Amino acid sequence: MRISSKKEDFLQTSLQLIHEKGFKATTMRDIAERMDFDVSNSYNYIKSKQDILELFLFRTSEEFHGAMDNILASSYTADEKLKQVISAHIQVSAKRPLEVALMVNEWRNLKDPKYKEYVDLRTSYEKKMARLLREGVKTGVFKELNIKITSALILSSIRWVYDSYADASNTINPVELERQIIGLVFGGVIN
Amino acid sequence: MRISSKKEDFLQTSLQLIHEKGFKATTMRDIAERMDFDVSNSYNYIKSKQDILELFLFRTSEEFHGAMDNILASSYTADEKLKQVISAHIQVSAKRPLEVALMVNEWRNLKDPKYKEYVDLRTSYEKKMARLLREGVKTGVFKELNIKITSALILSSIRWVYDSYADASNTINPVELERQIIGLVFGGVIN
DNA sequence: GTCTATATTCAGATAGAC
DNA sequence: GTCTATCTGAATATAGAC
Repeated sequence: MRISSKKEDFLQTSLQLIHEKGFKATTMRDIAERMDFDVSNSYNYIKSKQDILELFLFRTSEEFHGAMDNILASSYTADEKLKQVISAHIQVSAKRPLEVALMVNEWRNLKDPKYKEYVDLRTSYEKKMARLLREGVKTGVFKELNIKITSALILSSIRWVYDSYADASNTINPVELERQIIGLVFGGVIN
Repeated sequence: MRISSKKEDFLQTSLQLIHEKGFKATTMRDIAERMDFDVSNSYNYIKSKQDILELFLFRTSEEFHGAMDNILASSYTADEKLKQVISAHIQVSAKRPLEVALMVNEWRNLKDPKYKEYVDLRTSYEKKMARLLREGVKTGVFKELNIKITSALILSSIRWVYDSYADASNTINPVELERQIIGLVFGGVIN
């Protein structure tokens, strides 16, 4: 177990506060107050408020892309790949719910050129999902899906998962959650 | 066709700008500039910036609840009800994409007591969906679903739809969109 | 690393004349 | 309904002493 530095404390405190109040509504003073020091000290750890957002967003985005790339490059069939992508998403959301919340809710607050960079990363992720779905339709494991709609729907249908882990009150078993979500995405609700 | 009043112009302009930049990032000066008059004139139409948000959020929420209540009170079977709820959601999203975008992205910016009021409305909507699902499980048209997870997943899986109509560039046929979404929610992706 | 002090900018909102 | 002018408060960020 690594002893957390004060910079890491500062970043985690920022992350928690931004989750509670939103990025724009969270002031540097709010963060400093919770750190029990004056605003000016915050700038010992970061160069600007934007830094906080960029750090978490790009780091977590990389985590999603890394998992997706490994899965796509594997020899699994398309349906198995989809299972793995969903599983990976749930795992990241359970492990870093606040970071994922930031990705879902605060990416609009990035400023160019980081904004454009981030949107490109997201578009790229959607394209990878679309490729996976096309592969499955081609090999016949998936139905004749509308790729764009299905891709949007699947990604949206797992986007809320972080919320089950962002507050201490919520404690869904991630294994059961995965089983349920995969059951629904693969087979739907009808008996 | 009703001739739009200047107040309606003002509100629509506000809605469009908030969609583009986000609520907090949109200033009263921004809105006034697009209306081609001075900031102070804005207060001829509203009493505060919060008013704009409250107006659209509660009005559109009511539209969703109205549709949901009528469907629940009907004699349709649970699977037919679910179809209708999804259909209604798509119709509202296609007709008022900017209002729905506001509901998805900006509700956190409400202030108490409106904030709490709005969260209660959303919770109530989720409970209605849960009731619908329980009914379908009981009558056997749906599988033995985990109600909480399924409810969250279905609502999330249609939440992105407004995005297909918020920009002029995007023009998905809502009938086809509905067919695809219902196909996925009911039967999943597997062939 | 911590503080005090402050520069700078900008936001929401109001008063009052035309 | 429109403007000019202004109040009031607050935000990000920096300078410089200890």
